[in-house]
Amino acid sequence: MSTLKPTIEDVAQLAGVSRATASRVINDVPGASAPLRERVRAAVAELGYQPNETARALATGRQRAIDVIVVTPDLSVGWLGTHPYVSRVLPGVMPVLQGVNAQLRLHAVAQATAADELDQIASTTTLGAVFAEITPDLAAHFYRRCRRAVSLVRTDPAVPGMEADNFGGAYEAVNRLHQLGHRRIAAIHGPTLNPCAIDRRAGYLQATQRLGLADLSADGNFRREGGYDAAQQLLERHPDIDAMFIACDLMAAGAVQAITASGRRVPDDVGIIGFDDSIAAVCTNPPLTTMRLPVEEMASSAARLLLAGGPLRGHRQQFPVDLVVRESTREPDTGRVGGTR
Amino acid sequence: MSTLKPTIEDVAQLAGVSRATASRVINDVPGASAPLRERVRAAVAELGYQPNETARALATGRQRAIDVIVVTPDLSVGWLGTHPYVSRVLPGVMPVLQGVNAQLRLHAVAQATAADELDQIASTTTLGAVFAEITPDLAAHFYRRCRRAVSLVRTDPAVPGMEADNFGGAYEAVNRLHQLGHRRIAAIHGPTLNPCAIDRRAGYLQATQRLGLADLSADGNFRREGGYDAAQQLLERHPDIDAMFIACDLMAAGAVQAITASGRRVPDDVGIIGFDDSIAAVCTNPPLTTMRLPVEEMASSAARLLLAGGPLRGHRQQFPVDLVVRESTREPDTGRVGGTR
DNA sequence: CCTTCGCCTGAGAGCGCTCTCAGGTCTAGC
DNA sequence: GCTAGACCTGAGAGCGCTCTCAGGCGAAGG
Repeated sequence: MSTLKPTIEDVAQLAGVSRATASRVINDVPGASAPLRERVRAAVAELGYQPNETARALATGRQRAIDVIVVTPDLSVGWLGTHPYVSRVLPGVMPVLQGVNAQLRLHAVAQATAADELDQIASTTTLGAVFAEITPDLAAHFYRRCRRAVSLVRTDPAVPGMEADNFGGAYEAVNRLHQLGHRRIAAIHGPTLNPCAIDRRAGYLQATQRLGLADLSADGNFRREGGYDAAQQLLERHPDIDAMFIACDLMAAGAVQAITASGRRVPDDVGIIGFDDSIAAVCTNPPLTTMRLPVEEMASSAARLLLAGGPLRGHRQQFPVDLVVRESTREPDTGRVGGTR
Repeated sequence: MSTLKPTIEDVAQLAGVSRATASRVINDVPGASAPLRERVRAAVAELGYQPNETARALATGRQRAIDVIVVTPDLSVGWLGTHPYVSRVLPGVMPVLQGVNAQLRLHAVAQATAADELDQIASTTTLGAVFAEITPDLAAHFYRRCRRAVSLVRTDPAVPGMEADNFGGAYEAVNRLHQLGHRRIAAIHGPTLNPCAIDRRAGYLQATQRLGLADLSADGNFRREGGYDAAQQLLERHPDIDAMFIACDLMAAGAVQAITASGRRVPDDVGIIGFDDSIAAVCTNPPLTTMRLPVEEMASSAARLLLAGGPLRGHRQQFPVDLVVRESTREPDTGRVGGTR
């Protein structure tokens, strides 16, 4: 060894074994006796040895990397990093990869060409893939292909997943609005194919039904403009709406603008609960009461799972969706009657 | 060759030369005659050869990568990806790196330990570094150390940079507000050490001075909360303020909230111009008129420059900062008189 | 006591590319 | 005609690690 970074050769020499044996214990594969294992481990510790990931990649023919996959209906690359939801996945994954010398690859693939592109990714992925946004069939296809994938959105039951309780979150939001005295509770939903959007829609539907409220639904697209347009239409069609459950904060931001533009006030005339607790939630005026999706935690859990390297089959973890109260809903117990203006 | 990806050996064989010669022409280094160059190029094209970056990295001892560096006063990792400004740098750099098999490394380093960490990065960087946020002295130090760095913020004159006209943008914003009839134009500035913030502050100061307006400045921190607090204080101290120039949209979002909370309306009572044109700008209510910083373009230009591999010395490119009119400023020529509420 | 089998172990051959260095060719100068 | 020098070219030695394969050794079985 020298002043340079120690190599496996140095470790082997210090431990008095061959490179092959050192490699075996470092990679934790069978084929080395206990005493030698001990000696090699000691040598690794003494030298502070860290495997050269590049050499490893060359020898094995693959790069250690986690592929983050986002399937979008319409592909616009510049958009990804600024997207309030997707941009939270990256900060979740990144810290997990720090120091383990694995890289993060971000793939934005268009729905239209997704099948081919996913095949391509599946054939090159090593640690595995994290689905930030995908449809169930695509996810199942990918998983069948390479067995190393974790979804952050609900997909096929066979695919391992980190699941947030979108249904429950939506249900709770509507309930909360009801408790606050609202009776004409509208909803702006997400894209019809998006699993998260589907669950949130179902939660809204079930809650309104159980509470005996009317279904005042409109479709949005998880974008601000969509929220604006949907809110505007909703208000025109049902002027007596006194609250809205909106399936993502970005749309909620648009909705707040539309509501205000119509001369109504938030939360006095129309109470609002958003979803996600993204950066958009605190930028609106007033700031949004919203259902917090623990995206960063979900993403880092997924990354850790992939990094551990174990079998993924059937792995499924639940994450809560909690209410974050800000100012787009009136205070409870005030007895105020809204919606009359 | 086979059905596998062609290697340099395949290219060499097809061209009838040695691997060394093939390598020379592929890497465009002198030491190969024109006819051989031609033959190798043809072979590369025919085979669709693409160098294996991993092998290259192992042989040369370095990874092709661009290091994106963010120096922050207080380090909070989860924050980076959701930061409206920083999160736009990544989407700018990423597409440039697609297909060239180079990776992107993101470093968030705390101001306190920056010197050491930057030394570390400087010693391992290959393509070079992009400074998303840094102080001039640190930038100069890094640049002296490795000559491969491009800053997205104004730094030491010696450091190559992609410069946005922060001063001019701020100047123009104040001018615009003045044209719209505002006379009590306050400002919420960014951190005192941040070069962008310094320039924007200077632009405001020069404009107010030239227009004969009072300097109504408050300090913020480029965060929403800071904007809220600063606006609140400003309004208390100078109740007659009729407009605000705010050094970033995130603070502006907070300011809008504070202004509304004080019973004033935007833009009728207080006109607002923000800075950045980040996601926050469209989420506020009303949406912000703001000065657009072309962050993505600046970042991709920086990445392309680094990727080209040429000398950087003295490279300096100017980017315009343009006004984006939304609804936080009143319409021109209406003759309305604001500020009375 | 000899053979068979199983388990360790290490030598060595790559992975695909870079880069040094020795040798070869060609031109110019004496 | 001979030699020095400039310029090409290719053989081959790594970069650090993985992984196959053959050999060695000891225990169990005949």
